[in-house]
Amino acid sequence: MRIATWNVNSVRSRIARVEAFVARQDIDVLALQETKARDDQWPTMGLEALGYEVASAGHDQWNGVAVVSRVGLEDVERGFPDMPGYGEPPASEARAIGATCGGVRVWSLYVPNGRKPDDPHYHYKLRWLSALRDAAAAWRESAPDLPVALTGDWNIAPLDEDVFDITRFAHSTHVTPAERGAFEAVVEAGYADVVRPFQPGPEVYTYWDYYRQRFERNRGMRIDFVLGSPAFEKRVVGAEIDREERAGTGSSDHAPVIVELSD
DNA sequence: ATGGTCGTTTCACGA
Repeated sequence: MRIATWNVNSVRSRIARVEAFVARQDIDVLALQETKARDDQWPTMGLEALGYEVASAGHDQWNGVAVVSRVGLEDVERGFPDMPGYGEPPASEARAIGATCGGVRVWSLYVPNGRKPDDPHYHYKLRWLSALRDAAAAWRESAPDLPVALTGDWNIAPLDEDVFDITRFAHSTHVTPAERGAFEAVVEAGYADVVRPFQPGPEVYTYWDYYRQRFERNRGMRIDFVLGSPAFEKRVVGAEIDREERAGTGSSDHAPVIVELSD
C-alpha cells in the first residue's frame, strides 16, 4: 500500500499533474492540502475514471484538504474534536479530514501557517496544534492497535537542518520553540516521523519557494510530514520525497511525500 | 529590511 501527502497549491490548476502523479507513483491513498476548491468546485471526474474516490473538506476554499483513495474511503470526518476556528464569528476552516482507507486511518492536515510570531494567526496555530495533540492522544487510547497516519503540511521545521539557512529564520514562524514543542508533543502522544529514517537530512526538503530559484538551488524547508502510530510505523518499508514532481514549470511549491506499507 | 513568484476571492493579499 502506497500513501502520499501533497500540498498541491490549488487542485484546479494542478489536476492534470495530480492524475499523472497517482498513476506514475502507483498511489493508493493521497492526502491533499491547499486544494483551494470548494466541494462543488472539485475536479473529481478524472480521478474517478482512474478508480479513486474523493472526500474533501473545502467549505473554506483557501485551506481545503482532501483524501483520495482507491482502497476504500470510510468513516470520513471533517475536523477533529475541539478543532478551533478562527475569528469572530469563527471561520469554518477546512484544515483537517480523516478517513479509513484499506484499514488505515489517514488524516490530511493543513496546519495554520501562523504568518508572523506576533500575529494572532500564530497563536491560533498553537491552539490548533494543541487541540490536534489532544485528539491524537485520545485516538491512541481508544484504538491502540489501529494504524493511523497524521499526514500533511505541518508548517513547522522541527530541526535547524530542516531549513536551508537557520540564521535567516530568526524572526520567522515555523522554527520557534513553541511550534517545535507542539510538533514534539504530537510525537510524544505516540506518532513517529516515519519518513526521516529513510530520508535523513540535512538538505532534505519538501517545500521550496517559487521565487529566487529556490528549488534549483535546493534552498528549501522540510515541513511536510507523515507521523504514524506504532501499528502504522511497523508496516513502513520505505519513504521518499518526489522531487521530480517539484521540478519544471507548473508545479506546486511542495513536493509529494510517499510512504510504502507492507500488506 | 526587502523582494522575488505563484494562485486566487485579482489591480490585493496570503503563502
